[in-house]
Amino acid sequence: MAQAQATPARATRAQATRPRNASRRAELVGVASRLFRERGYHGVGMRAIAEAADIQAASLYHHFASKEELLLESIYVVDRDLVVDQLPILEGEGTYRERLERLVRGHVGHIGANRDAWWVAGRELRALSREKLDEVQVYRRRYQHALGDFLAAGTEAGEFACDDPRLSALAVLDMINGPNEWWEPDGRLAIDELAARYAALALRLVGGDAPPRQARKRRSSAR
Amino acid sequence: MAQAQATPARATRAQATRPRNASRRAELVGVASRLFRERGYHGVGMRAIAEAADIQAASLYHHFASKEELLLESIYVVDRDLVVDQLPILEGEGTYRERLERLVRGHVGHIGANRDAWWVAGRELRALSREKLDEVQVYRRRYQHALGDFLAAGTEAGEFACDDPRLSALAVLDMINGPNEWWEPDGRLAIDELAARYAALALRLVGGDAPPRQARKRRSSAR
DNA sequence: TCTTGCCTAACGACTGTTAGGGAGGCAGAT
DNA sequence: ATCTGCCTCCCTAACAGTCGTTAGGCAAGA
Repeated sequence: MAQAQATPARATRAQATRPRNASRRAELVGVASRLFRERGYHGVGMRAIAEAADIQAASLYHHFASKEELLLESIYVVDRDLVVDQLPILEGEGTYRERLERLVRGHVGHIGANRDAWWVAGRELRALSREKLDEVQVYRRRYQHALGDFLAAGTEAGEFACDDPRLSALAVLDMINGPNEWWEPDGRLAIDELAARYAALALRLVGGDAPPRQARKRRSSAR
Repeated sequence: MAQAQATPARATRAQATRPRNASRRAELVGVASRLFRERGYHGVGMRAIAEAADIQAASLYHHFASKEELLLESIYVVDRDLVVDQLPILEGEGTYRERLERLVRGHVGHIGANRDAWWVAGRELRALSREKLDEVQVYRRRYQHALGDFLAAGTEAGEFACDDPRLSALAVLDMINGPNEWWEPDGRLAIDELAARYAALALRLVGGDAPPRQARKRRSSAR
């Protein structure tokens, strides 16, 4: 691929990095996400993105400093925004079971609502520079650790039964990330339906599906 | 990307397609898998693959008709060989629980043993032509359907408790494919350990984790 | 003599990116 | 009310390099 030599045009770059027309930017990110999804980051050129946006390739550099920035913006839609939306659920109101169910529903719903970005975030991370990669992975790890802590606390409280909460967190995330690989809007299940069912399955996975069986550990709460 | 115009050199292509030196071929596929994993299919050029194999780019065409064939061979290691190895387990000896456990262990173990190929198969399918893509997806669907049928039969037999065996098959596969995204050889868990734990979690997921709780449906077999 | 496995050289197309300019709109000065 | 200067958003043209692939040849072994 071509070079990105350190130019004296620092001013130009700084301006392009600072959002100019925000809605136009979001529009272009959406177009790029779709193409990255269809053909992969390296499989799509700036000229192809530009053509899909009915613009010239060079004009993209008015909004974004580089192709990588276009990718990063796509990925933020998933990794940054998901954590911001979801973490409050774990610290919010309700029983551990209720909160886990809300988390899973929100997670699967987010996949359904941001399909292109999820696809891209799932397989194009390696195209990011180390610096940006680290930034994105901090969000991921925060989400993962928060879920691990939550499952540990829920087990402590007798609502779940996880031998190894950290591993259970990975297993739950592996499962609920799965629909990103196969779910399609015109498939057998609507996304809300799928989210509800996966929530129930996630409860099973962490030993929190109490109703049909009795609790594994002594608990004080009724029912 | 460059063209693949219909050439009159059909003979050359046919010869390259028929395996020549099988072990050399496998070696080159291994090198290609590794690079595809690290940088993505479109992120790696034939010259880079050649250099890693200590060869000239043009020489690769002595063994493979095209770059796509190199990718296809990488993917076969997963999608074709996995199905061939694993399907007999489902039709083999043992209780449903035992067979599911063997399947999960084999699946996770296969990921650990073929990391590069799994990574590539997980995210570079779109680079295949429709024709080859369909071929690969037939294997995937066969695996998925076989697991769905198996879970339905196991539920019928009272060993599992799946409301929707097809969906449970997807959930189990989503979970056990997960380690492909994050497992590393020098991590906290050895692959065999992880395989054993994920097998136990998969049993939970399908309602087949009898020992700590009593069976949900009437069964005759002891314990 | 034929095959295998590699080589050098070249093709045309495409890569990310930059330089530089032009049209239109808006703010402030005259 | 008009002019001036700046900012936004887009353009054309070009750069140096890389892409997948093919043609043609050469040395070693059967």
